[in-house]
Amino acid sequence: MSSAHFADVDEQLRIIRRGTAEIVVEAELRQKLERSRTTGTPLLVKLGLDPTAPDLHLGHTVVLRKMRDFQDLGHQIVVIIGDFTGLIGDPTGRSETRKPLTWDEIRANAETYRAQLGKVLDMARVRVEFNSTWLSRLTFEDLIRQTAHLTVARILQREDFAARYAAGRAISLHEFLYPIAQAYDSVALRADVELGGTDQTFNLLVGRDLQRANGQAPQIALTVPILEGLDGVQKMSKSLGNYVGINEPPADVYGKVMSVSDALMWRYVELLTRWPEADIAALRREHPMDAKKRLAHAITAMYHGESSATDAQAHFERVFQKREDPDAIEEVSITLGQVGGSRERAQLVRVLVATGYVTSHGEARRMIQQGAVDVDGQRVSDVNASIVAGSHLVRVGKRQFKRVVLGAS
RNA sequence: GGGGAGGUACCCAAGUGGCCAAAGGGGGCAGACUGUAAAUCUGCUGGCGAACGCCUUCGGGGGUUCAAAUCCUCCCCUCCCCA
Repeated sequence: MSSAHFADVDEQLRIIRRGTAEIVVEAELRQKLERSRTTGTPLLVKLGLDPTAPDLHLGHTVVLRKMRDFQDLGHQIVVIIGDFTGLIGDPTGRSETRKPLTWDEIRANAETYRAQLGKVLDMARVRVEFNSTWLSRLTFEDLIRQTAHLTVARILQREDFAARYAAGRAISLHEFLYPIAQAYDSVALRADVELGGTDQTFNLLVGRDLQRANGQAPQIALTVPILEGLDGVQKMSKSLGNYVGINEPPADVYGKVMSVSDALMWRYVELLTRWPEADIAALRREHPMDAKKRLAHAITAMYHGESSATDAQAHFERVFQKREDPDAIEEVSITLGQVGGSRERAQLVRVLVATGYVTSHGEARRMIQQGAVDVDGQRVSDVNASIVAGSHLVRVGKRQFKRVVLGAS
């Protein structure tokens, strides 16, 4: 094996450093890289994923992009589907012990992952592992031996535990097992590097402890910043509803990025693009809205391609800036019978529910009262309004458009 | 094992027999203003109903009462102090 396989170590480090929050310990990473280069052996770089949320959003892509960097540098990346640790769920204070997923569910989720990860990673060169493979085989004795390597004081250093402990809130004992299980993954794999968001720092460090205790060289803990969600405050997450899913329709991806605050936009530029500094500096001199359009376009293009991004932008400009009707609208057919209408007309309120705009009649009524509902370009103010059979363009709020076809039977 | 404090709507939190679908805040949604930005202002925020109203909800089950988030009882769960 020749060193020609791998780039110069300084060059590798330069790429690895970009967009990372912290590298523990960088000097060790350098050593590992040097060794890898001389022996021609790729580093084993690990990332764990939660098996219950296979819908990736932009937040996940920050760390995935870093995985991709390692991949491009010629290293072996391993994605671990945490099907076993999923029993615990990374402690957040509100998590309960979760129901074990069935093997079918796990497989289905893994397939979803595979498809989505392919948007960022070169799946042909990704090793995918399920941590149940080794964790489910540990005996109680094994567990005791592993847990003996850690102290309560150490585990309570974890911010989440410390905060809850101080506040007198519950910490279930099994939650302590989560970091240990994740750390054991590193032992089982003999990981050289583990990636994660900064919220994973503790878990990654426990991996180091446990590897050392098991006679292995400790992995490098490399963290990337946590991406803020659309609200700009809390981390992007599906459960908070402040996310942009990479599988969402292009128009939604584009629109959601446009709705982000000006301050947050630069954060996205920093974490989601690999634009050269000079370009970013130039962008800062543009009108924020134009800069944001470029960002929205770029992000949309990453997951849906150039032409979809361009279409999404055109759609955005047409619908939201010029306030014209969209040219492609989802069409929903409903029958008068479905909404309990008469022979030729039906209550608008019921139609709104039937089309899925709102979830209850009360909500539909509220929307109308607040002037949020438009039918064929006319704002509706009467809660008891009805619409005649036929095709109508119905808008609820700023962004929900549907062509409602109200049919006879 | 003993003693004490708690469990209220998406979250925090008030409410300790009727005026409670339940104060206040956060969040969310909608409207105005805009660049679908921020900030700001306004409204809404359990379900059914045009409406009077009805139904479901205050950890769970029983009970007292004309009436219970509020009282009694059993159970489940959490935190603190002591052992």
